[in-house]
Amino acid sequence: MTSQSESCGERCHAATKEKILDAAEKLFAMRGLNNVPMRDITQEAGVNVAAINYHFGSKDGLITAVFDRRLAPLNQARMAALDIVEAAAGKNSPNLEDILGAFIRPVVELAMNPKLGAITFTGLMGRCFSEPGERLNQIMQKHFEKLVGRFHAAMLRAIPTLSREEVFWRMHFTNGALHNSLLTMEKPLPEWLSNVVDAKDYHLDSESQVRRLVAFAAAGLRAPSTTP
Amino acid sequence: MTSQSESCGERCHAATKEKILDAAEKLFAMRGLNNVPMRDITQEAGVNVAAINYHFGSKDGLITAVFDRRLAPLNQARMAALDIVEAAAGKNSPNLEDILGAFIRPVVELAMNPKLGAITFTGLMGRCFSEPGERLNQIMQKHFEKLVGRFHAAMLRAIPTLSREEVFWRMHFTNGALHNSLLTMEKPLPEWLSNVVDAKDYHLDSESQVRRLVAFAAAGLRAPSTTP
DNA sequence: GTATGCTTCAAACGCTTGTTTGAATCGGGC
DNA sequence: GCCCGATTCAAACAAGCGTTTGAAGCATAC
Repeated sequence: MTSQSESCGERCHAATKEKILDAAEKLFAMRGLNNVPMRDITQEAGVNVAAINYHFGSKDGLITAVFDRRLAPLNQARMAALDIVEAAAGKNSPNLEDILGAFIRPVVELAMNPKLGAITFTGLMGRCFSEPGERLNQIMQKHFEKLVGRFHAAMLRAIPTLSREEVFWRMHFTNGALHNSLLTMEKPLPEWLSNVVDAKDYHLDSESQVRRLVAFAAAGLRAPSTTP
Repeated sequence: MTSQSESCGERCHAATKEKILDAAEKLFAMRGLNNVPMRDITQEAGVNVAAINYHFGSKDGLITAVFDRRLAPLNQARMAALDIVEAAAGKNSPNLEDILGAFIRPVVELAMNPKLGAITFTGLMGRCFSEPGERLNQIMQKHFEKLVGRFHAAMLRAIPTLSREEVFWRMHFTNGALHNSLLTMEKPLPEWLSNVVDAKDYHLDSESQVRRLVAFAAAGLRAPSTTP
């Protein structure tokens, strides 16, 4: 009861709040959610430790705010992209590649756009599927329920030979491929991979990455059913 | 200098050490590496807190031991499986599906075998690709360098139309799909997915899971090159 | 029995964590 | 000028962390 996050009307300072969000996003992405003390965040942001509890209530509140700030517009963009390809297809089903592009491109572009989430968001996004905890579960529910419902339906219509659960699993695999690449984008090439891939091929521009992911996922989704 | 892990020759008690390893593996898998206090581990194992530092030197030593115990035989089994399919193919390249089976089946079977790592290992395995930190990097280097080298070469030979880095990325995507499924195996179906998939289809037997993964990955790997 | 070396234990250590406190500071409205 | 709510700050708080300690247990060898 000591503080409310919406205490200042609309054009609040927002400087401190945003500085904290930026610093937290960066550190969470680099070191995971649970390896970042609040004192590191406030030091990176150049503010006092108590500012987090004042503006966000708790560290949990900050974590939620960090994810909300990115996931809400991101998944809105993905569904808007799906709207467009579905409208363009009229009453037919859109191309599978177009559906996958709507699913994948906004993520990769956000992840690689230094103006927006910057490269720091990649780790965050990947982490929200790998870190445990009830808090992240609620965040995921809020942001992903509608999204997976819509894309599952679209993919089911695009590949009518597959069953519901087969489409689900292949969408799940696609998501795994996507977020595994995001997790590695932020990091330098590990030495133990240098025999297999050159450094110049390890960090791609976003459009190449989208092309690779869409081609891989589309082929995987179109594979013959394994439950005949 | 107060303790050495190899202090007892060969047929040591091993009871305490193994109880700690089992408890740690279970808790690490459920809650991540950094959310598990040593006191929870020792309580689950029914031993004293100091036993961890006595037998493993530190919590870091315990983490390393937990991963080593599973990853060494696992990746040995994957390479042995690759040996078999390569020997069977003679001087030809093996089927891509057989290569992928050697890559995937031992993981899924270990993950789902309650006699071995039990279901608890799934989370661990997935987590070692998602949690940050230099320690896990070294563990990965030790256990995965040879493995990815061999499988990359085998896949490259099986799909000679693809470039080295294209094979690398598609192997990376495959790995993401595999470990994303592992991460979700341990957990119950989240409520926000219940509109998309039935609970009975969310937890499969290991052979069905392997079939799905191999079919998806093989099709994805055989997709036409995106860098012509 | 006694001595020896490995193992276990309860207790405490020093440190870091998230959070709270109460005073200081700021900025506009009268 | 003065006041008032919002914001910032240094300092302290209690709880939890990984680790260390020194004594107690417990086999085996003599």
